[in-house]
Amino acid sequence: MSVITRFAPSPTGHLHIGGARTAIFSWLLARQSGGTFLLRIEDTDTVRSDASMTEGILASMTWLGLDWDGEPIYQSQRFDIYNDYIDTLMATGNAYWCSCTPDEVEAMREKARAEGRKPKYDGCCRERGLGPGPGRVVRLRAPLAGATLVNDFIKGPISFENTELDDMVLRRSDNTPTYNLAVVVDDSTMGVTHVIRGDDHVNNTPRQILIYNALGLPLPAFGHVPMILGADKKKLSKRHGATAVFEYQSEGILPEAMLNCLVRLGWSHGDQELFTREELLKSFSIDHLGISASVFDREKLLWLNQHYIKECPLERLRALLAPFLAARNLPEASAGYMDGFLPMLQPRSRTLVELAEQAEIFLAPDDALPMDPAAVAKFLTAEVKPHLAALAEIFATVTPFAHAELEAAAKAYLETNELKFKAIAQPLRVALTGRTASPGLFETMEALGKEKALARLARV
RNA sequence: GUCCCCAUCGUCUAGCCUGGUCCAGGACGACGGCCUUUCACGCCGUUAACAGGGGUUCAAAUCCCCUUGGGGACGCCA
Repeated sequence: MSVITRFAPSPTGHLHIGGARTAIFSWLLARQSGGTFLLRIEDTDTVRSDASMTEGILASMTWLGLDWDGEPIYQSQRFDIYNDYIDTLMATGNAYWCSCTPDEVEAMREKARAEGRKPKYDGCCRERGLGPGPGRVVRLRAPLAGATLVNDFIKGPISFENTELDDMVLRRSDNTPTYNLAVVVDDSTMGVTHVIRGDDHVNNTPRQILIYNALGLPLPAFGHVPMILGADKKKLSKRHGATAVFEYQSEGILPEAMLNCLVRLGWSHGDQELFTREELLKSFSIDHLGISASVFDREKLLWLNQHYIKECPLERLRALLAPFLAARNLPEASAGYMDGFLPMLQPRSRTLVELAEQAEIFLAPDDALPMDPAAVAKFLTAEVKPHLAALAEIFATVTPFAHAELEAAAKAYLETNELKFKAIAQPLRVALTGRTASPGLFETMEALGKEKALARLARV
């Protein structure tokens, strides 16, 4: 039987790294076996749902390279289907109308809590034989005894006493279906074989199984992946810094780094740390999914990102970098010029933001190159300036204007003047780049080209 | 409060199912060194963990129980 998985985000927020990870696992499970990966937008809450969030979620999925089959399915367009199922449940005696108000139900919960029991609806309308009416909801007639077993393919078997579960609402008083009902109907009609979702849904699973049973529908396989926590081991939230995928994108993280980082959170393949998309599709197995929560480590993501930046082909890197250069108001340059300095910056950048920041050395107009005042004061001293001027004259005659030749010329000058390289290295660097840290001096000069390099030396 | 889940270096994890090969391996980080014109890269090394207590067993990180700690869920949200 072919595998069918789905990712079912609710458009009430951005795609978080936790959601992204479950999406990755679902995607891998489907794609590695030639199965189907579906996308469903859970927007039954018409008030909290926001279409622009859906767009953002789809954009983040696409950025990560998680392609889905067919068009996204919107629950908001399937209310008729859900209502048919609710009617069936009603007709078969598996559901009933309830006239209790939210306040009344809340009072029941309070009472139960006060008595040390699990807060839940007490089933008072179960046998009243009520019909439809304003303010009334439809509830599931859940079993009062026995247990419901969740055979989780990640966490193992989990058993719930049915007395812990209550008669959940299936249709709200405004006639819209609730989450649990919609999920069951959708997963069933979409033919989903493997439901992979966050740990926070384990408690919903027995409830959904009850609905499957009442409807006489076969169960899919359920697998719940552990949560991702912040550095303080608390549920990931805003105060932990970036939690949304798009934030990492704008920080200059490469999608392959994000994917690699997320997939290794809670899943492993021996000691392997780096995975190409192809390797993931080949190696991924639910057998090696972890069962305990993990803390998201920004440093490891940065390390991975640097790795992928180093490996990135120049043509793609130029494309990735373009928006970050634009954000710094740096002028565009030819591919040939860019390719002259990009390789030197790759091992020095953990993000595209850092890469753009360093590219300023090469892209800023010579008369607008930012000069670090402290560096200027420290290194461009009166004693050293004559030497820089003399070197500039020598460099002007060097052919070709390449790092080996430039270095040889500089060394010769130093020797005749009995100077140490250290004496002019930093001054030269500051004059050329405005900073104290940069790629190799002569490589930088070569990349800048004769005209720009000499123009910069002439400024000091 | 009630229910459910989890527990190996600071972090991600291997090992656990099928006890001995583990005085616990890898990676990130940190620290130190090499390289070196700066900053990086790279290379080498160091640091650091089986939560605690009981069992079972010749033998337990691995199996069982308890405790503690952590997380999640208890909505006419998803």
